[in-house]
Amino acid sequence: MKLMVLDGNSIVNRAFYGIRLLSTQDGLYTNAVYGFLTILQRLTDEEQPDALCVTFDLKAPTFRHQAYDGYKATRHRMPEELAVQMPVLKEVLDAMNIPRYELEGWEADDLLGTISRKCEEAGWDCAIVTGDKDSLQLITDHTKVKLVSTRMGQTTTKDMTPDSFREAYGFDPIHMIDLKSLMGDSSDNIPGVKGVGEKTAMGLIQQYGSMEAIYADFENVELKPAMRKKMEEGREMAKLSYDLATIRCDAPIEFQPEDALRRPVDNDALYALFIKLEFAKLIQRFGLTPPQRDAAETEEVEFRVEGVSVLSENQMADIWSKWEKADYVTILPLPSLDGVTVSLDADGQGWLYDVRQSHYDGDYNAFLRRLFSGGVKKVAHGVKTICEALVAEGLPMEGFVFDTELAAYLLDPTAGSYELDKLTLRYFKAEREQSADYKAEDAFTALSDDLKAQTAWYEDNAWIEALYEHFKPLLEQYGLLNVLTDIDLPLCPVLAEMEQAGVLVDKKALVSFGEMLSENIDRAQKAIYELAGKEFNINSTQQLGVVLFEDLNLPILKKTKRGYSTNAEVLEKLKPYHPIIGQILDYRQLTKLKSTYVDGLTKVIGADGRIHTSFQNTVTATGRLSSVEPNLQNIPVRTPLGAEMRKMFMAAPGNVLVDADYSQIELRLLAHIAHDEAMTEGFKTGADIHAATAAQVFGVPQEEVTKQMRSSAKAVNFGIVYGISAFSLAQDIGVANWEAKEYMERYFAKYSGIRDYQKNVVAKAKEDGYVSTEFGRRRWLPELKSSNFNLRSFGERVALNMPIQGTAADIIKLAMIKVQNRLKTEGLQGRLVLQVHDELIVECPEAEGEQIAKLLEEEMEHVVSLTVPLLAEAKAGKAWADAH
DNA sequence: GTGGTCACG
DNA sequence: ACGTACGTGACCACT
Repeated sequence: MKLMVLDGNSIVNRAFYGIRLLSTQDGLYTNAVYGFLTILQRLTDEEQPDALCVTFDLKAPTFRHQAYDGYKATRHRMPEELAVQMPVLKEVLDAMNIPRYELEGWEADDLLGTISRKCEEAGWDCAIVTGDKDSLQLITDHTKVKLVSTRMGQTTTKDMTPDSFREAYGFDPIHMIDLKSLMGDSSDNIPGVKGVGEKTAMGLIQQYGSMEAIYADFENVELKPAMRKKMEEGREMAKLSYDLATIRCDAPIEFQPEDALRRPVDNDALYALFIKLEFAKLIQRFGLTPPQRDAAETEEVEFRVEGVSVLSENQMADIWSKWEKADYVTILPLPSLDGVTVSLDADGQGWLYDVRQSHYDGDYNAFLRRLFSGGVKKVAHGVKTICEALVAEGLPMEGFVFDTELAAYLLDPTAGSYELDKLTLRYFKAEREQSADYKAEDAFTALSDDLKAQTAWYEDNAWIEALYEHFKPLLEQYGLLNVLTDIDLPLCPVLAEMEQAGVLVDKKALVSFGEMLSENIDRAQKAIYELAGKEFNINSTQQLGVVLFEDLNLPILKKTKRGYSTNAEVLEKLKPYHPIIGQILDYRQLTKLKSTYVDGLTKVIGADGRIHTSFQNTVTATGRLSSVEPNLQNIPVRTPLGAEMRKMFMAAPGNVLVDADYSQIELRLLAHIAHDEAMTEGFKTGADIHAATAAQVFGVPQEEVTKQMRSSAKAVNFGIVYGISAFSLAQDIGVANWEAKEYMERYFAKYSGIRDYQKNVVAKAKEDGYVSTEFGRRRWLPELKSSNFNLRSFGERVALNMPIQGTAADIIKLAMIKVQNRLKTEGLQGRLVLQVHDELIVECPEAEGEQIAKLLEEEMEHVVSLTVPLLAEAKAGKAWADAH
C-alpha cells in the first residue's frame, strides 16, 4: 500500500511562480490553485497511490526554534496574490475529499516527517512530494521524495530514493542534516558554520560520515589551517544548526494512512468551485457533471419561448413586420446559410423562428436577401463569419447592430477565445449545453430526429440574447460601445469582401523562384556538410549546436533553455570565426523563403489563381488585425532576395495595385497623444523626424547629422514607442550601456512632453487597471499589480505601447471603412484587397489608378484630426513590389 | 503541444 | 538586484 503526501506550501509556491497570474472575471486570482491541481493530477497518475493527503504550514513563516536569537525571518512574505488563493485551495481539497494536515507551531516539514514515519510503522510505503530539498533527510527504504521543480513554466519531478540520493550526494540521506549543520541554509535561516559552503561541507560529510564524527576526532580531520580555525569556531553553531535542520517526526497529530485512503470527489461541491474559478477544462478532465437541480428549480430556469417552424412564405408577411418593427432580433445562421434561427421578444413573450431552405416553400434566397438588408436590426455572434457566407452568395450584409463576439473581445482583448461556451461560463457561470455543436446535417435531421442538436441550437439563440443584454450596458459603461458600432462592427463586411476578393499571384514565377531557391539550398547544404565534416539536419537547432559549439568549438555567446542559441544575431557575431557560419545564414534565409513563402503560398492558391487570406478581428491585444491561412501581413520586403516575393503579388490583367501607407503613424500619434511640442513642431515643419531627433539627441545642426546618427536616433524613436530600457537600446544599436542611457536622457530633455506623458500613462494605468486608445479601445493590465518584477515591467512597457499601436489600428480600420464605402458610392470598380497594419492595397482598373491613389491618401489622412498632420503616400503598379 | 527561429509592421 | 522593446503567424524539430 502506498501513501502520497504533498508539501502543500511548497507545491503551491512552485505553482504560483511557475504559471503566469490568472484571474477570473471577478478578479479572483487562480493560477496557484490551477497549477497545484495540475501537478497533483500528474503525480497521482504517475504514482497511483492508495492514499493521498496534503500538509500546510498554518502560518507562513513559522519558527521551529525560537531559542536562537539570530534566527530571523528572512523569508519573503507571501505575496497578496498568492495569499488569497490559499483558502480557495483548501476548499478545493476539501471538495476533493483529500485530507489536509496543519498544526499551529509546526512546519509542514515536521508534519511530512511525522506522517511518513507513521506510514512506515503501519507497513506502508510513502512518497513525499515537495520542492524543498530539506525533506531529503526523510528518505528511507520505504519513503521516497518526489522533488518538484518548475522551470520556465514546465514542471518536472525527480524521484529520490536511498540509491539515487547516495548517487547524487555520496552519503546516506539521514546525513543531509549533517550537511546542513555545516553549510547552513539561508532560506531556512539555518546559520551553519561561518565560512563553510556547499563544497567544503559535502567533502567533509562524504569523508567522515557525520558532523559528530568530525568533531569527535577533530585533530585527525584533514583541514587547511584557515578552515580548521573556522570549523573550530563554528562548533557550537554547527550543533545548534543540527537541531534546526532536523525535521521532527513527533508532531502531535492523529494519523493513520487508512485515514487518507482515496475517496471519490464531491461532484456538486467541486463543480460549483470550478465554475466559480472558471476552470472549464478541469470540469471536463475531472468528469464533473452539473449538480442535479430540484424539480422546482428546474422549472424556473427552463427556456420559455414559443417556437415557430416557418414552412411557408405565407407565414412570413406577419413575421416580417414583427422582425422589422423590433428593436433587435438575434440571429444564428448555420455555417452555410442553409437555415437560420431568429429570436425576438415581443408582447412580453419570447419568440423563436426556425427557417430552413429545405422546408421553405417560397424563394429562400429572397428571404435571406430581405433578412440581411438594413430593415431587420440583427444581433449575432461573429458577424464577420456570417458576412463571409453572405458575400460568397452575393447577399447584402446590412443591419448588424451588435456582435457578442466582438463585444467580448472589446471587453477583454487578451482573453484568447470568445466561443459561446467560454462566454456563458465566464459571464454567467453557466455551462452551455455540451452537445451544442450543431452542423448543417445535424440540423436538417434535427427537425425530425435529433432533438438534442435542435434544442442546443435554439438555446444558443437565447445565450446570444442574454449576452447582448449583459454586454451592451458594460460596453457603454466602459466607453467601448462606439468602438464597436463605429469601428469593429462596420469593418466586418469590409473584411469579408477583402477575403473574398483575394489577391492574384503569379504562380509560374513563384514556381521558378522556388526552383532557383532549391538549387541554392542544395549548394549551401553541400558546403555546410563539407565544412562540418559530416552530414546532419541543419534545421535542427540541437544538431546544429553540436556541430558549431562542440565539433568546431566556436565560442558560446548565448544559451537558450535547452541548449545553445543559434539565432541570426548570434551567427552574425560568429561570422569571422568560421566560413560555415555564412553558409548557414544563407541556408536559413533560403529555406525560410522556400518553405514558408514559396511552398506555403503555392499550397493556398485558389482555383481563381488568387490567395484568400483570412483576417482575424478578435486576436490581438491592441486592436490590430491579424492575417492567417496564409499570413499575408509578413511577406518579405526587407532583403533583396525576400523582396522578390512581392513581385509575385499582381494585379489582374488590365488592373493595377494601388498601395498607400502611413508615414510614421505611430510616432505622429505619440507626438499628438503626449502633446509634445518639440516633436509636434518636427512633424509640422515636415522635417525628417529621425534626422531631427538625431540633431536633438547628438546636439548638432541637422545638416551635420550623419547616417549613423540618424539610424541611432531612429532606434531610439522606435524604442520609445515600445517602452524602452537603456539596456535594450544599447543592445539594439551596439553602443555601451551608459551611452544609450545618455541618449535617452538627452531625448527626454528635448522631448519633455513625451517624458511626462510616459510617466503619467503608467501611473494612471496602475490606478485604473487598464490603458486605452484615443478611441477608447481598452486593454486590462493586471500585470502592473504583480509582485513579480519581470511581469510588472512587462505591464509597464505594454502601458506605453498599447495606446499608440492601438490608436494607429483604430485609425486604419476607420480608413478602411471609409475607403471601401467611397469606392462603392463613387461607382468605382476598385476594391480593397490587403491591409498590412499601416498600409492599404486596392486593386482597380488601370484607368482608376490615379483617382484611387488620391482617394486613398485623402481618406487615410483625414480619418481624424490631430495636432500633427497624418501623411499617407500612395503609388500604383502592376505588382506589389512596384506599388510599395 | 512547446520552443526556437524568422518573416512582417 | 532583478532582465531586458511592442504586436503578430508559420514552419520545423522534438517530446
